[in-house]
Amino acid sequence: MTTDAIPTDVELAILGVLWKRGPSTVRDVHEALGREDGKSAGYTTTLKQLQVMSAKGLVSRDESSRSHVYAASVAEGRTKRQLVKDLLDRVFGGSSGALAVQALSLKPASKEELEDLRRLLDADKKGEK
Amino acid sequence: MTTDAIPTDVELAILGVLWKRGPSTVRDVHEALGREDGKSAGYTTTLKQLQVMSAKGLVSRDESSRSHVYAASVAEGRTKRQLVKDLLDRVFGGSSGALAVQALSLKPASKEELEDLRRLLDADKKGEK
DNA sequence: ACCTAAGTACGACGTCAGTCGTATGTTGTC
DNA sequence: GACAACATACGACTGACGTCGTACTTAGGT
Repeated sequence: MTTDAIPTDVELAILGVLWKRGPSTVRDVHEALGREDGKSAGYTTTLKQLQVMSAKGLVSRDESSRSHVYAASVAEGRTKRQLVKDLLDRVFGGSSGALAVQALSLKPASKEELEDLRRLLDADKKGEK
Repeated sequence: MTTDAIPTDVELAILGVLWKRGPSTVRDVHEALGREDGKSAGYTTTLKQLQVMSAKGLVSRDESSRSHVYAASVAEGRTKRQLVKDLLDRVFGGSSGALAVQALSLKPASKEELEDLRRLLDADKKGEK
């Protein structure tokens, strides 16, 4: 394999639901999408999507009960890292600082996040060229 | 208009060239793409792309000389901000801190960037809920 | 004057993401 | 046991993106 394909928009939305809820039925996913999205597609669309994702290996499915249960089979961290790296390279020429500044100035972070950030910065305080 | 469409991958690459080089001919853009991309498409593809982007209003073109000169007509900052916001909302549930951490842990920032970051963090040091 | 190199214009195509309709099977409930 | 409600399967369609081929036009050099 090369670098793992980047999930499409809808796939990502579905993975998001799966990461949050854990293993879920098609109906669960479909309704979750509708809830946080406002307007989602029809039920069979979600179903088809899950089927395709299953074929791609993005999710696994348990067919033991009538309503199949799908679970994300790609790790949340790994996927998000991939997404960030992609944006980083394509748009910011690899400058993570520029991206971080953009993000933070777009919307302030929470207290805890600020803590993490600070820790991270201090850790990096040893020699950068 | 609603929120301005997000440029596609190739469009973004071309905008990147235009932002870096300033107003450029099709050939300039095409070769710049080939240089930093390794393998780009044919010349007419770049041309067509520019034409489409011109129709969309993403770039403007000066036809006064035989080789038309294209210039980005969307601001770099605005566009990048849009891209970051998109990722932020779609993937990180709006948590800018999480995105920033991801970016920074993916690849350390430069000294100057670290400075900026620190400044930004200090500025935010007043009241967060 | 000519021919070649370089430019623009633009129709056509392949691919893929996302959507839906419809066929078909299963469950349980009265 | 029949019917309504709910499940899966899957073919088919639309639109967008990226790609290219080809036709046409315009310099420029020798």
